[in-house]
Amino acid sequence: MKIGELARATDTKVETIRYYEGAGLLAPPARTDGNYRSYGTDELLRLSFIRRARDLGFSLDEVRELLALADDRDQPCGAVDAVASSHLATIERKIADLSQMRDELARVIGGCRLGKVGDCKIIQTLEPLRGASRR
Amino acid sequence: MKIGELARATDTKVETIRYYEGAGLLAPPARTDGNYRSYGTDELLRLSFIRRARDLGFSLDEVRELLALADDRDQPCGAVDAVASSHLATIERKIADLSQMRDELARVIGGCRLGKVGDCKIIQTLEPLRGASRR
DNA sequence: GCTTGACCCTATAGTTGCTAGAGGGTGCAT
DNA sequence: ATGCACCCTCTAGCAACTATAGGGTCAAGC
Repeated sequence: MKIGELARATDTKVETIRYYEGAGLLAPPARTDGNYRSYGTDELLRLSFIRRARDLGFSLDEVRELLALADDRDQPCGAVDAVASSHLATIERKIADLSQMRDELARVIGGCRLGKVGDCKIIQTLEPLRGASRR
Repeated sequence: MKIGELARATDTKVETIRYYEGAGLLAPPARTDGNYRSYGTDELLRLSFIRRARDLGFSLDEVRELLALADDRDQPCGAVDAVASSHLATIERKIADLSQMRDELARVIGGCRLGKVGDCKIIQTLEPLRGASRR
């Protein structure tokens, strides 16, 4: 399989595959006579794994860790669970942060579509000192 | 006010303030004889605005836009509302994406803390093809 | 046999929003 | 006069790609 086919098969850009190789997530593959990268099923599986983990929000470092763990199938599974659980906690923190932003922003929007910027609640919210001292 | 005082007053790092200047969010301030940046209340207000907007998750581009709108207080307020609403939509999309990740991840965690990696549900989830073809 | 076009190669720079470092100058107190 | 905290500019680094420049390869069509 050439890199373009692998890219289509995994919904990945060609440049990203080469980037993963440079980043040590994919081993340098065999080359054809014309110096083209040549991939087989193993690489397809490995890249699918990487993409799925990335879709779930794992960082490349975490993916590297998961790949190392997945490669050693006799290891106890607790280490994998630890990576995933810590990532889950990170995601939950992000959701909480964004929810707070959303609530603050929603509170401010929609009150002054017809007024002028000078009376705009959004702007006033962003200007705590000036907003508090005026009027 | 010297840059360090402004930094403490706005809970911003000195380097970040200089970065905002380079990025066009803060105008180049007056200088002292010794070539130190010298700030007044206007800059303090402007930087507070920027920090607050950043806290609410606005990008630097969006902050630039909001600053331009805030500077022209006779403009109708709809443009401000548009920036904020579109940002709110972005945040809500992110929350939805992260919630889906969280659900998928939570579904997979916790089932195999005692087993081996070869039987690990997390790893199997990440390896869709191999996971589906085994057993 | 030769050209066209799609594909591949390497190497480098750009993106966002900072942060950190090198290598120096300023200003005040002791 | 010397130590120290602070300031200056310039450059490089982070994540995780993406894009560009400037080439080489390969199969098909004329």
